[in-house]
Amino acid sequence: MVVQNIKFHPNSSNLSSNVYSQLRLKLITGDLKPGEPLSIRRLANEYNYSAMPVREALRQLASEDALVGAAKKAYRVPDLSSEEASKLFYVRAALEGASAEIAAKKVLKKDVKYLKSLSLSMDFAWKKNDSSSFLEQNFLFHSYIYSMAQNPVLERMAENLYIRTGPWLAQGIKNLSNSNVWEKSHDGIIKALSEKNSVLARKLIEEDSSWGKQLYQTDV
Amino acid sequence: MVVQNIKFHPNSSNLSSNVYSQLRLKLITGDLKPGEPLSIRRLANEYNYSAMPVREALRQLASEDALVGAAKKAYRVPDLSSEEASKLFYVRAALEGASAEIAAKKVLKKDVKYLKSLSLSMDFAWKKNDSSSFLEQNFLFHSYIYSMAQNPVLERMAENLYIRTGPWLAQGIKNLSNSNVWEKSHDGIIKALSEKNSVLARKLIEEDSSWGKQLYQTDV
DNA sequence: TCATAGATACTGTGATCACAGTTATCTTAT
DNA sequence: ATAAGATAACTGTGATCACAGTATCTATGA
Repeated sequence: MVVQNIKFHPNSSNLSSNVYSQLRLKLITGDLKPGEPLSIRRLANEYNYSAMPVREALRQLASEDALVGAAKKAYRVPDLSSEEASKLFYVRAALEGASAEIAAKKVLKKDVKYLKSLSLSMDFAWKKNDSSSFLEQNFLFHSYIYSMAQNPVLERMAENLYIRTGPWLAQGIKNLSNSNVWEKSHDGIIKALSEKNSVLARKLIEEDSSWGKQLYQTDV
Repeated sequence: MVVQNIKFHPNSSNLSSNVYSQLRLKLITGDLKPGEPLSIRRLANEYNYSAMPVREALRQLASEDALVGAAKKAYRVPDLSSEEASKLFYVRAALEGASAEIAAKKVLKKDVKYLKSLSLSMDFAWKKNDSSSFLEQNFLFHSYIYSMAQNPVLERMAENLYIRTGPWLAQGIKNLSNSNVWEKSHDGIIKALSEKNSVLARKLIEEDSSWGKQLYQTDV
């Protein structure tokens, strides 16, 4: 697996951050479904940790709205209404667009190379029907574009929004039979970036980003 | 004091969230300065809580980048470089601008009324040299505009960015003698909103938002 | 048969202790 | 007087227990 490739938070030093990273990944790959409850003790047992690191990880994710937690009730993966999901995708598209526009002005050859390799991996995973790997690499693709803008603030917020759309993307992908619209979309984005066409890059990323939005569309 | 007026997180049910809210407020009002260390035990003692709720609050704030925490070292208020601060203000301006643009299309009479009252309170606090109250109400002013856009995702992110610029605004305000540029600025924003002029509202908010930016400017 | 009350097995939250790494201070040797 | 080294006072982290709400399931009533 490619799990280790994902560069999440710096603090791999403590258990709490381990749990945090692993849960984040599970949100992206669709291992956690909308509405699914997460019990501290159950997870602690599963990871062979004590309850302490797990609860801190859950609280942390909840503070980022990647999970929800009511008082004295189990934490859950948010089960958004169509309207809420739509708003989420809206903001994500805005931030991804902004990232892409800046990225296009700073793009290097190695960047294009890396994005192409990711696109290939995704194609591979797709043909193998490995949706988990596919989704993970899709995250890496988008995440890399955020990072190209070289604004850590922007990058982190865009990543957060991606995580939160994760369970919805994972769900949406299954209804997608085997048309590979995404491949054309990503190729177009890479091309626009490599040509430093910032306007086009923004436009295409915004479209790609709201690819999932249309599945839950009810107009903002 | 107006502290209770600030609508932070829903969970006022547990101690952890209490600490969280209070620290957020302190970031806004300039009670916490850039680089200042925050000790779990010290705070626990100060609030007469155990260490547990405090540590969770600190971790939560750290997860939002409102604080920083290295391994086994005290949590601290981020001490940003000029460049980092500048990038922070950049993203904040972008999100505030987007909020204002949407808000202008949805504005109601009561909104204008409320914003005007806030502006008056700020003027009052300013003349009394009560910078703490001034800064708190300035947050409420901006925060209310985020909320007008009726997109909770956008709202929360914009608030987060405001919190993070808090200590810098507080520091910048002291160098501002007694010119009341902010008053003209806010009056202009209110006017643009009340006329539903979304383009102008965005422009003015962006300017007001980067008001602090120029203090630390080094070009993005 | 269905509804309702009660018991039981969950849930997160808070307190407290032990531990290990970091920082600061003070002493000692050069 | 200055620098280096030991020691003491910090720091966050993790484990474990007690507690109080919440949900679920079962038994008992009509």
